Amino acid sequence: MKIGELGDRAGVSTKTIRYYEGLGLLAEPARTASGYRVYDEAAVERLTFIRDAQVSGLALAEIGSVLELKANGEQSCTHTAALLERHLADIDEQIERLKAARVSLEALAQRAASLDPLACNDPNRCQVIATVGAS
Amino acid sequence: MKIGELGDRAGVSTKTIRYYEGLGLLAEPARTASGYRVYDEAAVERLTFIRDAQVSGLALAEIGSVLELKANGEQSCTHTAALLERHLADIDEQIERLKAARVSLEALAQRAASLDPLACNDPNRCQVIATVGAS
DNA sequence: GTAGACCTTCCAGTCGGCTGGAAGGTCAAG
DNA sequence: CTTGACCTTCCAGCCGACTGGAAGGTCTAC
Repeated sequence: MKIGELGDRAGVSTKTIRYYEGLGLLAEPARTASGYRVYDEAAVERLTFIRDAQVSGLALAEIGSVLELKANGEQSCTHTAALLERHLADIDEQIERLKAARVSLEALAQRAASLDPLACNDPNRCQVIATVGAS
Repeated sequence: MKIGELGDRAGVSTKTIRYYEGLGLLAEPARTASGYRVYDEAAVERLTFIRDAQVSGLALAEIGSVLELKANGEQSCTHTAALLERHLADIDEQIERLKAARVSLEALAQRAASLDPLACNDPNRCQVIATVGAS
């Protein structure tokens, strides 16, 4: 299949496929006599794997290292597992940070909601952000 | 105070302060005869508010719109509250997405951990990523 | 034979939030 | 009087993951 069909089947643009190829995530495919890229089913799977891994929050570079380890064959599982573990920890940290952000944002929002709307009439201050300087 | 002291007190670089000024988050400050920026206490508060809002996950552009509403004075609380509500929803969505990512990543990680390390000896495949095409 | 859909390469731009560095002016201390 | 810390402006670059567009080649259908 050609690049357009591969893109349709994996749900990415042709631009993205060439971009991945440039990054080394996809091997250089065979070409027709006229230079068109030609892919097989394995390319769909590989591209789908990349998308799946990406949805899991792995960066393209990380996905690349997983794929490279696979290509090299040595200690793949161990290294892959370590990478995934580390990334799991990252995600947990991100979730914690978002939860903390949520708390402080909610405090701001509640301050906003609990105010008497009429108190907003003063054109020179909004009490939600009353702590902000006048500059 | 001059820009360096403001930066120290608010915990940001002088570069960042000028950048914020360029974005319109900070008003153009007074200047000394020689052109140095001169700030008052209000600038520290405003800058601190910006950092706080940023920590809550608001983008600089959003913070700018909150500050602008304040400057305009009209319906500030309502709009501010709406912005914050919307952002709260965004954060919840992000948390949900991260949790989903965590689940799929954990599935990958468990697959990795539960494998017999000896099974990794085959130089041509790592079962963690066994679904990946051979290209 | 021509329209239009597809493909090629390459370079540049986007987003957000800065940061680096050049080239120069100012100010206080020793 | 000089050193060094501070300040000024402006322009360029970074990260990641694309995306847009120019300029051209190819293939298929009518």
